[in-house]
Amino acid sequence: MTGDEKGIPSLVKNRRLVEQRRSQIIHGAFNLFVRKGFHKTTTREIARECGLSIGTMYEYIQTKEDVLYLVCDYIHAELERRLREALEGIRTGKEGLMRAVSQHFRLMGEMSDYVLLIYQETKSLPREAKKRILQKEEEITALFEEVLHRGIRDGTLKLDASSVKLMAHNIMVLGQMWTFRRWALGGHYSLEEYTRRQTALLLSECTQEDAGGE
Amino acid sequence: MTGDEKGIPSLVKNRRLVEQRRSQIIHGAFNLFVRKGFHKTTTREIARECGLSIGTMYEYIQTKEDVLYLVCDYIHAELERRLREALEGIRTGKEGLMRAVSQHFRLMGEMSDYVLLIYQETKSLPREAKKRILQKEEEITALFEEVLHRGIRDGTLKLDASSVKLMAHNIMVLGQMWTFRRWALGGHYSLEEYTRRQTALLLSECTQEDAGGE
Amino acid sequence: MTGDEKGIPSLVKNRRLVEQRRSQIIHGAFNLFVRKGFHKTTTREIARECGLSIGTMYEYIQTKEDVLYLVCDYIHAELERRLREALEGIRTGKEGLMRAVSQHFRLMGEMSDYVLLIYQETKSLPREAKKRILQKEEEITALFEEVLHRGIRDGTLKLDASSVKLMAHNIMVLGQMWTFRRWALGGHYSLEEYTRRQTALLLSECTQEDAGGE
Amino acid sequence: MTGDEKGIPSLVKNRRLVEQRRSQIIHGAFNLFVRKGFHKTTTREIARECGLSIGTMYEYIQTKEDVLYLVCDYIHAELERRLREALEGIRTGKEGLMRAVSQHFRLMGEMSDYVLLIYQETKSLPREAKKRILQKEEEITALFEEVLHRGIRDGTLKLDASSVKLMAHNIMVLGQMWTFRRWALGGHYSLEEYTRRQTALLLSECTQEDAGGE
DNA sequence: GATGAATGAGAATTCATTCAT
DNA sequence: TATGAATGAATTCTCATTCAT
Repeated sequence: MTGDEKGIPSLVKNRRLVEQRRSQIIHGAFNLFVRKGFHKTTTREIARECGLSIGTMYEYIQTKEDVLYLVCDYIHAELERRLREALEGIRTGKEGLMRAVSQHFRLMGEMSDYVLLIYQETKSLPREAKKRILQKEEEITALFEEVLHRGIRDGTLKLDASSVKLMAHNIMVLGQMWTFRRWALGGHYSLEEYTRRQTALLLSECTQEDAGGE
Repeated sequence: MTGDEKGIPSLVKNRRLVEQRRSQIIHGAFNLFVRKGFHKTTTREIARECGLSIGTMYEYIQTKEDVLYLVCDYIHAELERRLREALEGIRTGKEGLMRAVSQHFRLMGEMSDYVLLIYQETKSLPREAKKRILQKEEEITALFEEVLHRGIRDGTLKLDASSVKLMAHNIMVLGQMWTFRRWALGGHYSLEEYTRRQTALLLSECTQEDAGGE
Repeated sequence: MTGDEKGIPSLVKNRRLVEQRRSQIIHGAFNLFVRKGFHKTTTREIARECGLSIGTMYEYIQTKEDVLYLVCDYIHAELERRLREALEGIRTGKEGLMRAVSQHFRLMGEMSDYVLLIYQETKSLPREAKKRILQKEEEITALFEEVLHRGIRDGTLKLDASSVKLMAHNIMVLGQMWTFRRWALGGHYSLEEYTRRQTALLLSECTQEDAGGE
Repeated sequence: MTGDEKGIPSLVKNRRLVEQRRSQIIHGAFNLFVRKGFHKTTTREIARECGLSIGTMYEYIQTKEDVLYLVCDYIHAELERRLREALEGIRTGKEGLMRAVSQHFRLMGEMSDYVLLIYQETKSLPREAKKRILQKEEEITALFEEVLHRGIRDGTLKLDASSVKLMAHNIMVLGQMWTFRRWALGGHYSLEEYTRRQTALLLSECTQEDAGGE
């Protein structure tokens, strides 16, 4: 075992190659997992889908769970990257919050299937990998916490400090909710409408004098 | 095939027996699914856990997925039953809402593992069964819709009709959120505190003049 | 897991059946192991050879190594049984020694392949199983020790007590030697001649006044 | 394919290099085979252990079995070389026998693991290679035969000619016995004591008037 | 109705060997 | 010569389901 990108050991040394092949694996597995779920997808299917022989694929991972981890990690990285993008150059906490929430809901609409995947399959990861994924989720949530704190500091948001963490999680969940309740909500609200309403709800909570206080 | 309780055919005619055995199966499978997940639980384990022989168990179900369905259905039925209990004898919509939300959060705390199970394993159900489970979820959500409508009608709640469905789903999800974010929230808020804060948030949304309007 | 005959757990309860099926497995594996060695024999071949489906075979064992253990154990049990037979009704230590040695060499001739199997494949057993096999080997060797001690006590054999264990092992090995040196010895000595000469050597060592002394 | 040292073809021409690399391979494989056995050692492990890339290693061998052969051959060559050393400058057959036996037992003590390796893994060699190894074994045995014959001729040993071959094999086996019965003997006799006793036994057989006769 | 032995398709993973660079 | 990425046949073991008793 030589390489060890992202905590997943690889038999192949060449870093470039590892990255490239893993990208193939991630994108191949991606679709399959979304379509059939992790358990009903076989390693051979993944290999075929990503254009590698089964043997070659196993040069870049150790177990099928590794693939799941790579996929989940990729989704999270993508979400985080794009969320951070939205936060570049903000001037006030409130502006940041609005941009972040807006982007978050957009991402949940775009990456609906992938987020759902994380919800449903994370539990299949080995303990350590699961921990890392949950930590990543917390890091993303922390982006909202930061922006909320900033708004409190610069006076553009009214929120008790003790509510910040909960509010951040609420933002995360009310966004993700679209991915796992689309079957029910989709018939009644468009994504745009859904976003507008939920955003209003969330913002009103962060701008009221007494919001979330004890 | 003779019996057909709850859409799951059974080889056994005696209704009483079917119900009793299925109850055994549900409770045995329950714990196993929570502990190990659906896929990692074997039918043999289920049979052993519920004190039936594998052959006998298969007299009362047709496939392993049937067991999952029975379990999910049982959880839902339990949730619905206890939520309805809380709504008995209410006088106003607002009172109903408060009681229902309170009970909902209590249930999410008590049945945390089971709700999580539904979130994670529903996708493993065959199409038809999945539909039925989602429908049940919608029925439960509808309890909140009803109470919200009642409150609007009797003037105890201020909410735009177009927001009712969304609000009902929000209540559901902010309650369930405890089950799948406990790993992050548990360290910062007790279930009581969590309930109080989220309830406040939800109620404030249903009592403001302009809440959720277009 | 229910049955646990001989330390190898079985999924099948019926003891009779377990014994019968395992006998099938032993005899099927036997020939294959002798012909091709343990590693080059596949589990499917074993199953086919013993007339069971692969699934059924695995109801009676847990791993391929279990089969090896069962085979080795069976060979040893057979060897011990037949060696004990030869010792029934002996009157003196010397008589016992002569009968035992004679029988031992006969057995090595008859069961040549099986003894060789134990020599070559024991190392493939998991630690615990290996220990049990070596212990059995020591028990068999102890049969010779006993008879030597008896001869010393009744005066029919002359041997220092400190030499008994070594002599017993020598008897074992000079017998087994036929199984793993037949390729060289076979061309020059018949089994009968081999037996006669080695027996003479061994007996002379146990009947000389000064034999093996310090 | 160009080189063909020791019957194992190599893609590399340079003899020096072939010898050097093969020496690396032998010593790397050596330890691994002893520790884990031939089958459980992978070619990758061998390559890593001997500091060659897998590709390079395969320039000097053709199959994994070749490595086993090289190792076995090396052990045998070493054994033979050191046994011949002990025989240099002997004056009588008896002196030769005593020196050879002494050296043989010393070697069995020192190279215990390697001898055991030959015992256990030779069967995994392809037919031809196995033959060559057995032939080598016979050649080493022949060293004892020669010395025995010499002793008969010069009158220092008393032994029937028909017993010479058997006696030579007995010497070999009673020495090797230490390698495969150490688990049982080691607790009761030190190597020195073992050697002394077995040597006494063997010598007594070669110096008695009637030893091994018909 | 109850039992549990039988089944075999299917799954993940390994590893000796090759060959383009 | 040296390298190491690629290959895929082969292997062990599992497990949902059936069916004779």
